[in-house]
Amino acid sequence: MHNIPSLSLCAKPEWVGRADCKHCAIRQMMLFSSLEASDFDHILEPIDNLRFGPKACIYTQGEESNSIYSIRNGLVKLIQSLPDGTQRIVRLLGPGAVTGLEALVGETYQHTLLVCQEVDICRIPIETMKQLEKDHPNFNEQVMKHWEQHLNLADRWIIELSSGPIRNRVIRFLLMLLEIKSGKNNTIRLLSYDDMAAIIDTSRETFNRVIADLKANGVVKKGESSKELQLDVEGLKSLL
Amino acid sequence: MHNIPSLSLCAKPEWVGRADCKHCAIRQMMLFSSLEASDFDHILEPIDNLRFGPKACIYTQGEESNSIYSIRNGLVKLIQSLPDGTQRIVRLLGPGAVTGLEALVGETYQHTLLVCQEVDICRIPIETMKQLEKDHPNFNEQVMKHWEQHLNLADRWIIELSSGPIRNRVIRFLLMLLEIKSGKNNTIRLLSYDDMAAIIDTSRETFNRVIADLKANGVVKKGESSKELQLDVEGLKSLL
DNA sequence: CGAGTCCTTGAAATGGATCAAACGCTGTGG
DNA sequence: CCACAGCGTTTGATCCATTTCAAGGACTCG
Repeated sequence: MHNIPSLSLCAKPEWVGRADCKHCAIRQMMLFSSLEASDFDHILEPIDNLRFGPKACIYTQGEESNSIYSIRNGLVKLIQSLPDGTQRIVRLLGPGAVTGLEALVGETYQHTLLVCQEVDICRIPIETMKQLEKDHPNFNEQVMKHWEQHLNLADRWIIELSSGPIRNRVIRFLLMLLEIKSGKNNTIRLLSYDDMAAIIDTSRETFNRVIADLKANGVVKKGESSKELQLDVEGLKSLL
Repeated sequence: MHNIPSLSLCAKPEWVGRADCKHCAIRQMMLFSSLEASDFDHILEPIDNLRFGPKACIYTQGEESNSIYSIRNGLVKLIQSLPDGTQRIVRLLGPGAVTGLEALVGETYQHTLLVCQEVDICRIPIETMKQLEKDHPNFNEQVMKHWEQHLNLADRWIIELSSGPIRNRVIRFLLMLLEIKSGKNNTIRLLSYDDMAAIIDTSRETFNRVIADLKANGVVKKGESSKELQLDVEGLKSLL
């Protein structure tokens, strides 16, 4: 078992303000795409818009679940721990994703949510969710779609990032990163090597060696900021 | 990457009859626990109760999704394939589980569903589901619980069966099998070694060697039917 | 009883883990 | 602006877990 960098203390978020869902730039991908303009003022009033820096902890496994969260920007990791201390990153979520859905059916969060790259996130109290479910017949469908999306991600995590030789997992991981935050120009922003290694259940060293190998093959090149990588998507796929 | 035994042709099910949900012995764990007696006769009428033998295929990834299924008895495996042919078992479902939920939000099934051990299963058309969602305010909550259950299983699959050394995965898998079909006397019924190896992403030989080792340790003993295994639950846990 | 299928075991080859050390950033203070 | 400290990354060498290949054994079905 490999270690995930120890959980940081929950950092204080910066409070950006009440969310302005009506004018939210990414509303079509979000939870509220089906609502009418008239709903936005009153029902959505209790929604806060927050900003968290890297390593901040948004919620913790086992903690009482009062809200769900909708990511506007940035990247977060969902970590699950077993009673014996084993832990693993089970999902990586980017813009448009919703997390903490378990708040709708249970008492506590099932995961710990940590920030990878500075996030801009909206916190939606479950009361608001229940209200919307009651008043808006097809709101439920939106919620169900988010359950499905999580399940799809989990399944992909199993086949793409937890099966077969490390080399393939790394390649699939890089392509998945590109998908999550569709970087222009096929450029991705890397996480820490420890995190990336933990994601595919390998060691930092091995992960690194695979990347080095891919660079040698010419299918990835280093971007400007050294935290960035340029992918040759077709080339990568052909190595699978 | 390890091979999963090739998909069998879809075997013909035996039609047991229209489901008798009202008197179903395991209704409390099932989808319809919240319905009133009066609903059972008309709304649930189109539900068929089917029986499939080992290796039968209930539905296929990509196929049009018209129904969801509720397992009364037996054991099935959910398999997902990538375009390049890679495939992996992503879930194992037993009595009380519901599968094919994606029929409620999409056009096609996301997995292939194969029988491991003879199943008794109910097929529920999506029209029936939509009807129930419309008429019964809290039916949705039941459905959501099933989404959550799948997600929990997927997450456990990731940490428990796809992380860390093979020995640990095997131990957790054995305990999980016990959970799924709570065999009396701590006895589980084994799948084929190929399947079990595929589940934890290892080779048949390695899986076998670990089992042999656990037998030597005295924490598992062979049951009568050679397809059965008796577990010393505490002993197994202590080896993690 | 024999054929087929699945399980078991052994020996050799390999991929990945681990340990240890050097390197290269990035930010800080002089 | 430079030097240095600190942290995360890179590389090398060794060791071990797991895979792979090969062959033998056991159960099941006709």
